[in-house]
Amino acid sequence: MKIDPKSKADLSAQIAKAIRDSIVSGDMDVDARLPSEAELSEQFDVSRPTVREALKRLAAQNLIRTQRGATGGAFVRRLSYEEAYANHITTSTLLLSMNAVDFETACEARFALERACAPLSATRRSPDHLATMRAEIHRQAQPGLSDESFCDSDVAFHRALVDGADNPVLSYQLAGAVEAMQPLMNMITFTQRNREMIVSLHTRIADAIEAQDAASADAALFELTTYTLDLGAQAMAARAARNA
Amino acid sequence: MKIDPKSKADLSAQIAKAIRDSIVSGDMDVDARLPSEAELSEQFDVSRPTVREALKRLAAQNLIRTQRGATGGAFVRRLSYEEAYANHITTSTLLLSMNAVDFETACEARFALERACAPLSATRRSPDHLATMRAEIHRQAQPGLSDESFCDSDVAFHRALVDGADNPVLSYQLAGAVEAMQPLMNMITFTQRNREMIVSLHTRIADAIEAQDAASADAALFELTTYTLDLGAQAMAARAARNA
DNA sequence: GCATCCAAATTGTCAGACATTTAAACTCCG
DNA sequence: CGGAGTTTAAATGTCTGACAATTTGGATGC
Repeated sequence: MKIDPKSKADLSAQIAKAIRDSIVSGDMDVDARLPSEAELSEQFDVSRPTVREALKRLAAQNLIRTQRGATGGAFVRRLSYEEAYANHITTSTLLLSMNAVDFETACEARFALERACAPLSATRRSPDHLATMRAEIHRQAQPGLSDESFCDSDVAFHRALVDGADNPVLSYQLAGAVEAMQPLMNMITFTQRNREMIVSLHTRIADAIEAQDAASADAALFELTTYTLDLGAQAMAARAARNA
Repeated sequence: MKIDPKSKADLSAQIAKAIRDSIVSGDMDVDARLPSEAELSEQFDVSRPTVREALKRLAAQNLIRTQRGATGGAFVRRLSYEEAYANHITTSTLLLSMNAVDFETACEARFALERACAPLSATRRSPDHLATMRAEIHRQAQPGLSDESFCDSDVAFHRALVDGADNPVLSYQLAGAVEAMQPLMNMITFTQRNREMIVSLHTRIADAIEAQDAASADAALFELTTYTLDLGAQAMAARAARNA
């Protein structure tokens, strides 16, 4: 584990990279302890603050955790699905907002992926997932619900659908697509008629999933895709008219 | 932008969170300059090293970039797709390796997502994507190719298929699933007959995409899924036998 | 007007110190 | 002998102050 003395990059970045490589490559097992900051600063021949900056970089990527005290130190961290989810969602959301992805593209991606999950979900959905879907549908039908809460519930519904496939890898990859769409969806004002339409489509999806009828689920999801794209287009048009 | 003096967490983590929130929430535009380290250390009433640790955390997440010199400082960074890709792939790979995801689960997720892209790819694929797919097929047919190179080429082929959908959001989400599978695939030894079978399926997929025939592409992908799962099961069985 | 030099601002790095936390080793008493 | 409390040592967390390196922009001189 060495760094290039000729490199012009920050020492802390180089050191972070060296350690990261040895973690990612599998040289260090989960829960293995890194050398102490003092030892690392000797190894790399830099000061302790520099080592600390490197370690903080790794901590920011959830690669290590630190522990104070006598038997403390920095330990290789097992990346949990929960943390990875959260990061993935944040990154996806930022990516969409900073790169001005249009509603259509995001929507297409999201529903394409979701339709990939639906057949699996139809086969494997647990009573829990079904119950969540029904509960969210019920919530969406409540009068007086704010647009934002409606979107929250929408995400929760689709999340249950995805999780129903009972494949953590799928859930992880989907989380980004489903949740990152929310800020875009939040820009839409949902009229009563919109909501009724969406609730009815959600109900059809839930029914199909309950009946383990993949084809019907897919058909309903397709309709929902089209409808959502329509709503988005309308919202964009209204916004454009306002700004004109 | 304030921190909670009662919190027990590291100051640098709290400060990083405060700044991150103000970036993610959109309070700070891309390329906006953060206060200098000296100013931040005054604002938060901490020392400069502590502020620096916070900034390094943000740099590790690609949220800021720093620049030395008179007009230097830390600037909000536009998260590029390329960087996000790279991070997503690293994270996905780690997630799979650290959590001992079985081949079946990863394989199922990957192909489910890929089949979601195929119809779009069939509609939109450019000559470039087709050329890449053909080139990789050709490479895969070369005798004497190492198993690892074969897998590399496999990933490149599927990547071209996904990119053919011409939806950056989809490509981004898929990158994790496709590339993170590679280490698992690398554990498989491909016999000549395996390769011939895979090449023939790849050819069928490429043909279908070229002919813009989504149904055939889907059918071929489905066969490839089944076949890959088979190979994986055989590899696992062989491994188990060796260890017994 | 142009090239050169210098000053100022800012990040990068270092050294050393002290504070805080934690677990293990030790001590002392019952 | 054992348990409870105490001490000690190791480690991270934080601070102070300093200097180095880099970059910009203005001052200077021609």
